[in-house]
Amino acid sequence: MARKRSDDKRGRILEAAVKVFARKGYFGARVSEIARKAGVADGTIYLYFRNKEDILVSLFDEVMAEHIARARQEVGRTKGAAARLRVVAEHHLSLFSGNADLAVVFQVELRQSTKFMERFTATWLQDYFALLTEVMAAGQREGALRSDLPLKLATKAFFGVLDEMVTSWILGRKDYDVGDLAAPVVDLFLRGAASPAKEREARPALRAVASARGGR
Amino acid sequence: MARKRSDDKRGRILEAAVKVFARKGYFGARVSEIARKAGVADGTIYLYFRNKEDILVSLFDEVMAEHIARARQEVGRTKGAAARLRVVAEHHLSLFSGNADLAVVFQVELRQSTKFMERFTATWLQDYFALLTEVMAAGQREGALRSDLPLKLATKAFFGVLDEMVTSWILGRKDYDVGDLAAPVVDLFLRGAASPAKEREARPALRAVASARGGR
Amino acid sequence: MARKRSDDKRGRILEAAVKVFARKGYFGARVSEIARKAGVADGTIYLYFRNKEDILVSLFDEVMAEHIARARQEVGRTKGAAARLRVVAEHHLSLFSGNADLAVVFQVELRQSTKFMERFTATWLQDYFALLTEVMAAGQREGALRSDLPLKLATKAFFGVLDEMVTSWILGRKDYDVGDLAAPVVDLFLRGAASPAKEREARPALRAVASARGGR
Amino acid sequence: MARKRSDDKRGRILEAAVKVFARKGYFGARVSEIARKAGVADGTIYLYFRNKEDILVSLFDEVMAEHIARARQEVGRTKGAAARLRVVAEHHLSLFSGNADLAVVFQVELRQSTKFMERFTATWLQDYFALLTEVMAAGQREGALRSDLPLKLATKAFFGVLDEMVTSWILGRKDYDVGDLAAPVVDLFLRGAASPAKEREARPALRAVASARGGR
DNA sequence: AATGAATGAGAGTTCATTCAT
DNA sequence: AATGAATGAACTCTCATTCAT
Repeated sequence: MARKRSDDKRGRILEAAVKVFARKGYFGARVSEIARKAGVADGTIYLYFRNKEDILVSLFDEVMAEHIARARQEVGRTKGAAARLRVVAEHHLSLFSGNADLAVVFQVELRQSTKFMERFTATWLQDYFALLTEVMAAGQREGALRSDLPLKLATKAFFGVLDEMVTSWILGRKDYDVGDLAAPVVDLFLRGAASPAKEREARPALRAVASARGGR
Repeated sequence: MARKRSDDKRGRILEAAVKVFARKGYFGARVSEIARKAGVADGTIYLYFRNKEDILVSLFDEVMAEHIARARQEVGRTKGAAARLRVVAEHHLSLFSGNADLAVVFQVELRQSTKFMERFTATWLQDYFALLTEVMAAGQREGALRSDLPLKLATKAFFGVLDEMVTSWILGRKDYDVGDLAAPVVDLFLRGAASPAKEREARPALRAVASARGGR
Repeated sequence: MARKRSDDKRGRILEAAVKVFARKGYFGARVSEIARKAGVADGTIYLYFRNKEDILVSLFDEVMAEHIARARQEVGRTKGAAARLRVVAEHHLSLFSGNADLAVVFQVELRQSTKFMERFTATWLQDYFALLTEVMAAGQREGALRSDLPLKLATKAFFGVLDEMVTSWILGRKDYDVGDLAAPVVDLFLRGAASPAKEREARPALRAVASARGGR
Repeated sequence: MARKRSDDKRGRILEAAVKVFARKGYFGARVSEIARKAGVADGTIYLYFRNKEDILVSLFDEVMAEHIARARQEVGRTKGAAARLRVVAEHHLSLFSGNADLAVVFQVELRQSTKFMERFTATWLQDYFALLTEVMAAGQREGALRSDLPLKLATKAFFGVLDEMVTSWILGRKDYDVGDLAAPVVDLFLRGAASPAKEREARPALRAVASARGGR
């Protein structure tokens, strides 16, 4: 809210950065190119951002803050685990479905280094996982989800599926709308791939995997 | 014959590179540091690799060639969709479970750029997806998997889950064995998260998502 | 306007380059040494020149452009082939007589490679030869020069003599002024070395050498 | 004569070097390329030459030793200044006329640096100049050459003309034989460019240029 | 607040030369 | 004598960042 003088130079820089990062990659992106695309002088970038990395990090923080807040809000207004998971999936996928450049930045460029990954994990991914875990735990309490569902594992799995859908989309021809995958993804997650037939080959009892409690 | 004195310099360089890439990141890694760690002169690197990027790409190609071949082989010896998916999951996870540095390189460094990602997709990921799709299609034919299972989507989902397990593991405290997650992951994938109870809230029919036919 | 602070950085870089190229040779010259001598940072060089080669080429282009223009101008103000040739010779020799470093660069460094030589030939040498040929053709028309003088050959010869005077001077002790050679050189070129005596040994008729029409 | 074991590796290396130096330039030439073209191992080069520079210098020394010896010999068998100058010119030009690669090496590559130039001046050029000066001094004594001919200047001039003919030829289309220029060059040198007419514009007395005694 | 000329550290890669075989 | 794998010094150029204006 601070520097909102003239015509939102900060916003223009972020927009330009998304484009340049998406096309050239973070390391390949030149600060001067971002400046040119944003219509400002090189030095001006440094009035709004500490350094090149701060542009990427800020971009991510701002998009995520809003995204999570909105997802959480709508989840709050929704009843039932299945519906709630659908809400999350729809939010997740639609965040990128209209903006391939942003998707590239989030799926590829932001994962440049363990440093970024760890920061990303420590900030919003943790929140995001907490939201998913809450939804699932509630689902268990209300009987919609299996009581023996390993929550941590299921949370990561759910995220992993959505993440792969986005990555797969940006690396492919993008001739479909990722947003449309929300329903089938949730359906698969809930019902599983196995045929519901009575007799199937030995279905091993779910070994409680206390191990997957691991961080991230 | 050729490289007489060399006691597998090439292998030593690759090993050193895994370590350095894992610790410093691809861009942060210095060729001279790899050379030092491998116990060779800087110039020697260039007798075995075209350039820095070629080290990363070769590393990936060689590990993957062997990995896929072995997975495919054991899948061939195994019967039943569930068992086969477990084989794939075990291979995938155990590839990294003993080698966190390799995991970092594959999960993080190799995804530096869309350029790498696209290469990776075009080469082995395509093969890997094909293997998974075959296994699932066979599973449908034998009645083990739902006949309305969207194969492309399920393939990506299965991969996405495994991929996230590895990423999550390397970014966390690594105080468990990722390899142990194979069984629970496959179980979740097959049975789904939903409670098998008769009455659950509206389970929407799986909308055939012809859209997810997209590339990658 | 533009480069505000610059007190002719470009000029200072060129001056420094002449010194460094003359002392170390083009390949032996270090860009950082030129920068140091010019009192600028290494990177600054690249604000004014595309690369190291561009420094050499620019140097040559700028000196030559002015040199040829001035020679052509004074030739235009002078009457008579002999006087005009003297003007050219004086210009040529005096260009270097006060500046041994520049002479070294032009006589030695600029001839590093056929690439430079060809460029040099294609640009100003062609102009220079044209000027000389014009002067001589006019000399023939006015009767001052032999009508059977092979113009192309004579042009090259005249240039060759001047060029050798400069080269010889820079490689020697430089204890005389090359500029003073203009008059005797032109005199030799005009009168020839042979004794004007009636009886000399067989003077073979000048075989028209259509062959020397060759390029350059 | 020393190492003449197997099949004249030394000669093959020199031949290969002429080609590579001519095509790539001295600095651009790779020792390994010379080795490859000569059909020997890289290391073998160093059994015959101290280093890369020594290849160039040896090449030049050997060609020159023979060239000068032969020119001097034939000059000894020839009578009259004009004929002798023609002998020298013919030798000079025919040395290169059949071998454009050698010409490039001698006219361009050997002039890489003042270091080479000075060595070249100190060794054979001095000899060559001495031969020319002797021929001209004898010509003066026998009355064929003007008694007021400045010998040093005339020597350099004669060399300069020949040198330019060769350079001009290699940089041009080479669609004529440089060797054919010997006669017209000598003719021009002897008779001069001026019309022999009685009345010409002021012919300034030749100012004795004691100064041009300078080295080289 | 904005500019953009100037900075200068930094690293991938080449290649002449060596020397164990 | 011959080899060629190994060496490692050396250098141009880029580009994030600064700061005088």
